[in-house]
Amino acid sequence: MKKDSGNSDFLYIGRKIGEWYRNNARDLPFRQTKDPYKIWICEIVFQQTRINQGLNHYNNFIERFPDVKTLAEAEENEVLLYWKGLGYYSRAINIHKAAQQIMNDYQGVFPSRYEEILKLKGVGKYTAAAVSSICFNGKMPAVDGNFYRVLSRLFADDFDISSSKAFSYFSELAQLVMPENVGDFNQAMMDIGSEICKPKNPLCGECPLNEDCLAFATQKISDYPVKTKKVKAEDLALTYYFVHRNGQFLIRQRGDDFIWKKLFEFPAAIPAGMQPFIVGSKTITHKLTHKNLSIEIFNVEVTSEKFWNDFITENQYLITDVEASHKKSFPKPLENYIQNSLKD
DNA sequence: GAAACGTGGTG
DNA sequence: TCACCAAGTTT
Repeated sequence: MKKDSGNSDFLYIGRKIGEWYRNNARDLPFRQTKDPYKIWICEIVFQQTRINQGLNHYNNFIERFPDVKTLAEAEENEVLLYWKGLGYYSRAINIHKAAQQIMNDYQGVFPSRYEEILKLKGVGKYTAAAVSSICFNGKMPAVDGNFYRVLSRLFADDFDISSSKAFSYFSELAQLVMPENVGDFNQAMMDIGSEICKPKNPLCGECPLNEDCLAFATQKISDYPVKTKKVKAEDLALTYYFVHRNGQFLIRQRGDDFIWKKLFEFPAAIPAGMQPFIVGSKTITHKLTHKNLSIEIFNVEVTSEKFWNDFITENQYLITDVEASHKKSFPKPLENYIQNSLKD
């Protein structure tokens, strides 16, 4: 199909999508507002995250941080706490910095122009387009994985979505179908992409575009989108020491490099020559996108008060207990380990 | 511009 | 079981 006609041959498709949205939009918490703060937060929360997975985090986050000022004035660790278990933790760090940007550079008023929204930490072209179109009648398509999938099937287009040029390519494709109301169009594409035009087993019978979809017409839906690059996960072994005494245990905060940015963890080493009492060890496997983790955790019960005090002082570890640890953000496997330690 | 970055659902 | 993938951004 020729798509470079440069006219509005496909505009009726975008209008159909908008019409479908106004009758079929999902009823989600952030669909009842045009508050750019809330739309921004929801766009960040749901990056690479399914609705069911992030909905509680979104609601809890908005309840605790209802506006830009509250978020900007919060401690970074509390923002991370509300992100616990959600993954991609730099999102929480960036969201906090962006709130401070809005306070400092925009007098606390959320910027309305795409180019200004794009300057916020953690906001890329997708999020800037989504917020500006939903809240401020902006005209940029919010091109994400849903756009890639829906458009590549609609036009039976074999452009490689794992190519670095995919964003600009599908942005131009989106321009062919995009109607006047870009906000509704963008949100419609999210709903169609996630509920109907799913990666596996798409519900083509319910799709408002099934009469227009070239992949459906040729029964080649499973051929699209084309994706050539695969992520390869490497093995990585981690060692931790769950060092505890009288119901308390030791933790420290990670740096903002590598995985699990600024989350808390257990000591990764014990000093040579100081032999504490090791009860045993447990090995946990945990998959990240590009790492297969094998985490061995030694259960170290410290009987010597002197060892305990020296160990803490020399290494500047923090002392906590199971109850207090609920107020800190841990990686999922360590969070699970702490919960299970209650059963001992 | 390629690689890094979490977690959980799905077939 | 396990590879794939989900409302991307940063470096």
